[in-house]
Amino acid sequence: MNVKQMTNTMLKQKAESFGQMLYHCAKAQPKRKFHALYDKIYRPDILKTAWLKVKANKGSAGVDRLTFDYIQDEIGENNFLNSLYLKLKNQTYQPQPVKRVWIPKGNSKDMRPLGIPTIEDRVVQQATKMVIEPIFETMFKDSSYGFRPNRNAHQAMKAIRKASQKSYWVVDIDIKGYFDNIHHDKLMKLVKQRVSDRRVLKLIRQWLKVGVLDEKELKPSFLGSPQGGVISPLLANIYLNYLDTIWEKRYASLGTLVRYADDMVILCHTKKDAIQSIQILKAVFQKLELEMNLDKSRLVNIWDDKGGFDFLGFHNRKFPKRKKNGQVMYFLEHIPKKGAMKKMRQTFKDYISPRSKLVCNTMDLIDGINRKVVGMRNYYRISPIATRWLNRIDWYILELLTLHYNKRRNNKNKRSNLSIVREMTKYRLKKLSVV
DNA sequence: TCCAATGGTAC
RNA sequence: GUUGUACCAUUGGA
Repeated sequence: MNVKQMTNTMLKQKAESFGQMLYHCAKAQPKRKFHALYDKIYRPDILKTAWLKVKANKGSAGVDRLTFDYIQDEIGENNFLNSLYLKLKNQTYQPQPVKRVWIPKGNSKDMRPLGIPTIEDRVVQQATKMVIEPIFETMFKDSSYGFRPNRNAHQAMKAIRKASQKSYWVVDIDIKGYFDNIHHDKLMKLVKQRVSDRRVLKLIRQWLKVGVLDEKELKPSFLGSPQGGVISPLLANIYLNYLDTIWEKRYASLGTLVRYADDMVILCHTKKDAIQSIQILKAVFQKLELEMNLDKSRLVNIWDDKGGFDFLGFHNRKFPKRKKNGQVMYFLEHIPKKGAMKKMRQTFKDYISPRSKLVCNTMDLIDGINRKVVGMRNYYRISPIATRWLNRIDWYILELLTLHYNKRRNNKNKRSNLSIVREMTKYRLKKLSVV
């Protein structure tokens, strides 16, 4: 380990322990508003750690066209950070507009608008996040699982499983364009619950208001937080924490709320509770000026294996299970949802089918597939039942490989699926359905 | 135990 | 052309 790595590690630890200190302070004093946070943002340890974190993502440049390579080779990492340090200290830092990029959404033809801040802005946002996130973490509720440290989708699934044991009705709610419809003033009001430092509040307000540069035209932003902004996920959680708080305090008896960013379900015992839950949600959304996506929101009966609902990439449905005494019980199981199955198939098709792969080494090809297999298996292999569905993907991969082989060697003897199976075990092709 | 790079998922 | 947060996993390094 060299000196540079060591100092970076020490800075990281220092920044980390600062965050923990803030967390404990905020937890011990739940009503406290923090007024001296701005100066922490440009602390050398925080700023440098923020830079390293942003750099690790290897993202592209913002509107100023400054890339990581340019900053490191032409400007110099230290010069860049020093000038940013001075700008923050003298309060002359000004965020620049975000760059508009459209990317395809999931599997449909819809496009999703990204707002890419400049690298400099991303660093300052990261530093700010490191300072304010610990404070808000103390307020966030158990029902919230998305974008939060030490929490993941599998924990949300576990919560659903647990709640499903005494639930028969599930309300599945989707919010229309959540990030893009966050109300600035209402969000700032929620931030002010714990942060009273005006300079920090000003920074956040500026990031919300900078505007979007779309094809050389600057459009102001009155609504929403840029998808691509480093603190946007945190702000999104602060905004919907309003819902979590109200639910926990007043409506927890109606059902169990499980939220992952803007995707949420409520598991209720009776249909009456479920319907009432929808009414409550509607009222809360109205206060937050958010709109329910009626096409994607549903009320589902999960009393047996007939009804199910999609959540976090899984289709959730009760499956029958025969107990020792012959009695049949129903348990909630998670299987990859239709869209997820399609996406997995597409991923392997895109990887194996291109003509460029026809000349590539078999070991490398299999190695590339294996990496993807391990990653996917790792998310979707959640239960024995889920493996039945993953098995289909394994066969699809073999099908693609058979096609690939028969195309590659333009010889007469076309190979069968089974001979490929034998060959692939030789190359240690991994399977989604087997550990 | 910790670090970095790279693969996957959710949103 | 692809941003962001979080998590998980694998490999490698001490």
